[in-house]
Amino acid sequence: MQRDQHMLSASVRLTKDIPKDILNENQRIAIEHDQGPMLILAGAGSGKTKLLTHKYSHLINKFSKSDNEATILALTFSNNAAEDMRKQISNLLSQENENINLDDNWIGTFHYMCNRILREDIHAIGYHNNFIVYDSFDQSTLIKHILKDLNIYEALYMGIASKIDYFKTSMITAEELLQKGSGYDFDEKIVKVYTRYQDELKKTCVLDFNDLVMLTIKLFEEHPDILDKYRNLFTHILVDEFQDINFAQYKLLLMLANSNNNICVVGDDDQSIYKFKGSDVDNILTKFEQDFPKSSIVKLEQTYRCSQNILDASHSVIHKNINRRSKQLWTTKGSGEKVNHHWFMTEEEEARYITKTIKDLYLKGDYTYDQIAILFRVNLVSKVLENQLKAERIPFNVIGDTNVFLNKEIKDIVSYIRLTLNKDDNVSLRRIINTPPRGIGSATIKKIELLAKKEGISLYQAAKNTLDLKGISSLIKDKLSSFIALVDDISSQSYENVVEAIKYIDNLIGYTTTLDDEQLKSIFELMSNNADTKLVRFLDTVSLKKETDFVSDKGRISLTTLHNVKGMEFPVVFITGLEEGLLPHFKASSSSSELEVERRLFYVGMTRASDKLFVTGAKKRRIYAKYQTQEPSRFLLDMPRECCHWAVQQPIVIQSTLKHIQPSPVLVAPTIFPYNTGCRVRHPKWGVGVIRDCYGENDDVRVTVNFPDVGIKRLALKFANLERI
DNA sequence: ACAATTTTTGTTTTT
DNA sequence: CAAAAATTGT
Repeated sequence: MQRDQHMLSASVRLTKDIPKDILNENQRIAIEHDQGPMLILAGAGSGKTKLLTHKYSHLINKFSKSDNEATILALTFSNNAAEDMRKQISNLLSQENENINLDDNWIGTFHYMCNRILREDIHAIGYHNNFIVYDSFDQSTLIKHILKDLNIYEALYMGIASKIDYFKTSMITAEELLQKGSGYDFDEKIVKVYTRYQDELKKTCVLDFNDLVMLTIKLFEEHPDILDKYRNLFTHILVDEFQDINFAQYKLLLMLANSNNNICVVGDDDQSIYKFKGSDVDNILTKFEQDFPKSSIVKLEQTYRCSQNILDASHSVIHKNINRRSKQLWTTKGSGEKVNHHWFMTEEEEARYITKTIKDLYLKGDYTYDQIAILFRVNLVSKVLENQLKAERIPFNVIGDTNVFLNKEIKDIVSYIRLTLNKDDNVSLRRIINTPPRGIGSATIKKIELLAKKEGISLYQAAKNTLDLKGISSLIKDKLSSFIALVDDISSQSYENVVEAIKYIDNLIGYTTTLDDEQLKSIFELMSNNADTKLVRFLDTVSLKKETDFVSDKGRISLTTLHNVKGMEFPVVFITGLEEGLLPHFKASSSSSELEVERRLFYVGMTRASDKLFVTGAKKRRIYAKYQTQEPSRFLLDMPRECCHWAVQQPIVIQSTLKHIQPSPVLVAPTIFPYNTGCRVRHPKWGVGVIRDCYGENDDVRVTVNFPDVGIKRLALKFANLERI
């Protein structure tokens, strides 16, 4: 974001006409086009952000003089991107108009838009407008409970959750699954969980992320008048990162595009990297043109970022993908430096080399720390790097560490606040029913759950009814009834803002007295950030916005994943862990389309660099508990020698296993070692298990498998009849 | 009911 | 290896 600052300052000088001098021909065409559908294919570094913000303000300026002003729906991939866009647009606009406040302009993610629409009108399809939105953590909690209840091996929850997500983003309901039977690799258990999950959400008036989109579609389908309201409201639709839109989101777009079809989508198929969460590249490859046959297409192929060598290297990498639109990026920047490749014996050596190189660059005065980034496929790789950087006192920032869920204490408080609006929110109730401890233990909770299930009611209702049951000690009843009184009390109040609510609740439960200083601090921070926030607004923010710290990265190098680095730019970029199994990741190598995503990830990483690009890997790497021997990534083969500098201690000989993969131009999944630690298998007799260890060669490969029902078994692969699942 | 201890287990990316 | 779940002891 910081990197965009130079763009921003360039645009500040602009006056009302489109600044032709700082825009190229295609950018100008794309901006001035304001009637009918348009597809903009924007290559890496082609000035996409500039284009979008200028287009937005151009539309506003142009139509502000006519009698019907433009209302633009601008959809972004992340909240940060939306925030950025807001800022830049308001900068552009504020030269003409004073005090522009874009807070109410429809700039945000799909989820933001859907939530806003549903808060207004969801009652039309039988939900209360005070619905709660579950984030993925809450979702997991709920699914785990359902699994426990249905007696399904609980550790499967991750896979099941992603299956359910997949169905939902594909608009396949549980009922449809049941009817169609074995259509989509049918699994009875999953359908059962899906059905229960959906029932549970509905019953407790809760939506998950995908519901936000699905129910908006449902709302529009069942109430065309409401759809019309929005179709008429939005005179123009702009969609950023179009390559990472899923089926349901695309369907929603199709509905919203009004009769003028003033819909403009921007994206780059080569940067579609979110297949795992349902993104569908076909939207940008083919579907959009099919659905909007009249659409104009503009390609932005001039890149202002990468030097020629980096461009060439990245191009020949991405060129290997079959499923893509051809494009020829070009630059007027010189050939620049060659891409550096290094291969090390251990991950420590790799980290040491990177650290040393960074220090050199810094000491020479060529670059400041914030112009440098280290990228990796998986977070676990960053540990070694962090240690090394710490040792050398190089300041760094880890961007978007995935496991930074909200801290416990905040989650607890949020649960209380949710209950004030919706007593039936089971996940929240379960969370705080004994926090702080009030003597309601697992035995009691079990009884309540049993009753809730039997009568098909929420836990809150069940707890209430438990009071009338026989065979429950009066001591327990006292505790329960005071808990119910508590919930009733806090939910009967009407709070002006979040702080008031937290104060009132804490006064009753004395929660903060159980916290340590660190925790107290985070609560206070929460309160000071939300002094004037209304409850519903607050809860939406908590679930829809990730708490990415706005710590300024001034003077620090950035460590982040290839996914997270999308949209950023650095003069110096290191991409680490270029090893088979890591990039491409072994969990994402089972189909050619998955391999194409991995390749795109590498491409995205490469094209973040403007001056210097280093790609590194190491032979020995500790992955979780033990050391693994790594082989160089197949993607390295695709970087042409002439634009790279191969500083390799050991020649990169491509081992026999890789030869099998290379020959055909179509990517084939490696079949040599399909069994890795961590992968899931099915045994004819013992059912599903997880591979713990894998050793031996060729005909004599042995695996250690843990079957939950049977225990640990050692098997010879040749005879075991294992099926990978 | 709850704290302390031992066992198990997962390990990609995120709105 | 670390976090979560299960088991044990009080």
